[in-house]
Amino acid sequence: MTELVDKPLRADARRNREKILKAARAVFAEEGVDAQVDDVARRADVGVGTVYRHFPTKEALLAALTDQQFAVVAAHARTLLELDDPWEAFRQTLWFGAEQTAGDRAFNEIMSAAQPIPRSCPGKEDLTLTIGEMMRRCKEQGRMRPDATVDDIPLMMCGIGSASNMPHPVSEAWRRHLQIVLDGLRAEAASAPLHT
Amino acid sequence: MTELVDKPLRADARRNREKILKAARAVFAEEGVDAQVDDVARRADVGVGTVYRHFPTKEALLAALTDQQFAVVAAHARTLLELDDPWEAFRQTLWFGAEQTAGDRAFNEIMSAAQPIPRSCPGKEDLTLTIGEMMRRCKEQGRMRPDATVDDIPLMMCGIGSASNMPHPVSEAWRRHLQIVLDGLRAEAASAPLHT
Amino acid sequence: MTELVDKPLRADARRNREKILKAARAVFAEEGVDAQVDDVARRADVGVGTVYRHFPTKEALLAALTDQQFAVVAAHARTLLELDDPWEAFRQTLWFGAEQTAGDRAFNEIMSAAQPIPRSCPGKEDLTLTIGEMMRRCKEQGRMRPDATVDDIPLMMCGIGSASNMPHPVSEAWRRHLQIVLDGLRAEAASAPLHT
Amino acid sequence: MTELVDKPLRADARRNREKILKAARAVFAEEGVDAQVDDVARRADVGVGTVYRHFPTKEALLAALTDQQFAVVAAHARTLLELDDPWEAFRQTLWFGAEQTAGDRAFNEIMSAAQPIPRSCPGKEDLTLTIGEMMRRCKEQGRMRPDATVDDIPLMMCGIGSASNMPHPVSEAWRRHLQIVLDGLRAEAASAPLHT
DNA sequence: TATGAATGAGCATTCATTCAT
DNA sequence: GATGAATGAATGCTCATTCAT
Repeated sequence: MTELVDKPLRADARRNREKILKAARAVFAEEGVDAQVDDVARRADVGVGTVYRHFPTKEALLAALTDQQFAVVAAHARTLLELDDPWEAFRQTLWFGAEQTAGDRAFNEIMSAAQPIPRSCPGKEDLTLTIGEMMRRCKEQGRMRPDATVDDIPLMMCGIGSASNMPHPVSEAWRRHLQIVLDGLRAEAASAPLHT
Repeated sequence: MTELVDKPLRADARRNREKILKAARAVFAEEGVDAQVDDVARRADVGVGTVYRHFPTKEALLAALTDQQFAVVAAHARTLLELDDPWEAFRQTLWFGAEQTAGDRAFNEIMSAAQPIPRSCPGKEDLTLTIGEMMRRCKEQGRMRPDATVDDIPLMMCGIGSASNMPHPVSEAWRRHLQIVLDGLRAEAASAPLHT
Repeated sequence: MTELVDKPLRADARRNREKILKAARAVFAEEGVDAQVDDVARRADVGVGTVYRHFPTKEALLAALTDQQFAVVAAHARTLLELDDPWEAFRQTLWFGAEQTAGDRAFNEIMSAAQPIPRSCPGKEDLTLTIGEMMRRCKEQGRMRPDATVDDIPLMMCGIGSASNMPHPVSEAWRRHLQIVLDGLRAEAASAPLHT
Repeated sequence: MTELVDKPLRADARRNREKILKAARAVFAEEGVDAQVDDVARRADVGVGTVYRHFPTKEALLAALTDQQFAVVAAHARTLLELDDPWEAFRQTLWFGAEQTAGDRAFNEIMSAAQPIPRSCPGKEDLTLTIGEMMRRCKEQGRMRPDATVDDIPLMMCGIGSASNMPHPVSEAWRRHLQIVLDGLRAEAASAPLHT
């Protein structure tokens, strides 16, 4: 009931937690946030009760999933931060993030929903920090329009998720969308004087 | 026996239909597609049955609402088509569309959902045609990147809806987002050789 | 507002009443008692309100229909009463009644339902009296089992309605059913000593 | 790990299933097919969800109920098949079936409805087979009219359900009705030359 | 008086969450 | 801990009946 007895149980539990997350990722990515918790349990081959032991509510499960997505991208972004070329780091980060989340219905729905991210989301905070730093460097080198902020990024990524959920070939349109918004962020683009 | 006798009967119904649409717009814009039909009825100050008399299903009601949004923008776009400057027409169309739909949760949810638009949506078709023509003219004048297509527009607008549903001041970020993507669409932006 | 002004209006009303009854017969016969009053109105080419002006409730409309069915059979039975052969009169009455009501889903449903006949039903009373008299004469001639009563008739007719609502060829089975029960009612049949 | 561990879990569920079936039988027998699922749940002292866990739809519940009724009679009929006297077996089968279903409004409504039995109904098929065999033997012995078929039986039973739903003393009239139709089925009855 | 739009109680079914085993 | 049966509030939709025009 203490450390010694608890550990072995935790190994089992941890394995279950992973199974559940994996199943949840698959189910929610495919069917969106309206997928049922029972389906997650079935896919994970555990009882619903087990899902609820690990995640107190469906919302918490979705939050964990979302955070995980952000964490993966954030980790990758941290390594890219070491590149000499900050614009390339920034570009590759967005590209990786897009590929990572394209096709994930639930992630997209959550990102474009009114109640943005439930609870605190360390993964997102981490990613925001890293992207913020990348943008700072880009601007420093005069390669990114100075009025761009890290808050603009989610809006750009929004269309990607949206497109990637649609039937082929629209689902592939997100690649050009990403190009366009990246171009719009370059310092030269902002020099254009004709927009509002 | 037609116009003269028919109108009085329909006048009442038409008024109710408007009341319902107005209430539905408010309710769905505020609470998203998961809002209840009963709430729409309550807000419109009619019985649920009346809502169902005018719209056979909740889905049909949402479709009507969506189409109306598109139709309003499409109508405005048609008038802008007469401007001499096609880029300005294009820019104002997106701007008007953004302002029109910003803050409408349901519209945003439907636009970024996997099953894009239910049934046929004449308003959207109209708008697509008009924007397509504007883009053609812009490219003709060498003012828009030639690889841009009308399919890119929804992706751009997606972030706008997303942002506008968030708490202030993020809700205002869509204006800059629109600037950025517009800049990215300009012919000069595409000349940048460093993307992808 | 008195006789002189009222009469012409009533002629119109009477015509409407007939139209409604005719439509109701068709609709309820086809779809059963669960058919909607709106469908009756539509078929009669009048507004629902008009249906309700003539029949205060759906139940009353069904009662009128039912009574009419009985009345038709009762009238025919009265003429058959004049036949010399009471068994033949009886047999033809049941046969006519069966043909008259076969295929009428609503009539069948009402006849076999728990709440037998709503309100008083003069047609049924009339028919019951007439059939009772026929049966009395049959027994007098020793051609019908003495233990049979007029209350047995509805039970016999019940299967007819049931069968006639089923898909072909079961729908035709009622003819043999009628033969069998008629045979069972004959005086000779009852002489069989081996039933309970 | 199967029988021993499995049973306790199922024991509870099985008990609930029985409770639900019992309650459903009572409720539907009393109020007919229009009784509400909520009432069944209330009567069974379970939540509605539990009813729906065991039976996916109201229709499925009614089908189970109907099948069960048939199964009980079919099982009894199988034992009667061993009697030496096929007519007696036949007679007792109908009698038992009548007593079993008399007073069951829903069963009666379903049996006399246009859409006869939902889905496949093994109980009915079994009973049909058994009664068919009984009838074959009866005819072989020259004790049943040769033109009678197993399809005639439902029509005969129809009146029984109908009668038994009516207020006393009509509700008891089904006993004589059964006698009459049984008499009509006897070989001697068919010899009567005077019916159509 | 006829019309048909409006009403709203009623009902089958779903699904996140709990809890007895 | 794990299981999955049980729960019941919530929700879309229907249809007999009313009533303003």
